[in-house]
Amino acid sequence: MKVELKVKNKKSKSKKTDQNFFDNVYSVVAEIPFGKVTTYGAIAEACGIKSSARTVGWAINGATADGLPCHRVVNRNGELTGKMYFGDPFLMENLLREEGVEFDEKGRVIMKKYFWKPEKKV
DNA sequence: AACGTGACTTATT
DNA sequence: GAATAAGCCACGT
Repeated sequence: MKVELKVKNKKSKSKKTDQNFFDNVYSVVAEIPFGKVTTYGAIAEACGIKSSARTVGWAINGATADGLPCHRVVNRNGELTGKMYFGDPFLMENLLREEGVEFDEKGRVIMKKYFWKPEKKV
């Protein structure tokens, strides 16, 4: 059995872009619990596009001003790769610290302790 | 339509 | 563990 499942959901005449994709990302990010973090890959997987963590980051970038807790999204190493997109390079780290998230000596989030895996939406 | 870019990830050296 | 390469999807030019 093969899973070429590439469902594009053409139901809605999304002529410009797959709004569906953005919607999924937003939903997942919005559900990250207080004091927890997740990764781009995990979000991508929850949205059904496991192989496109990059696109997730790009999608979130457009949502920084959308009230999303995007500071809780880090890369697989727990590094705050997108901190420079918050305006202040320290804002992301500060927000996480205020939520109780701890960092190691290298400035990375202690993933084994604060990683939260989103539930699959697809 | 083609090419380059990117808040990523995995495998290889 | 650092540096490279390749794969990945969507967007802008």
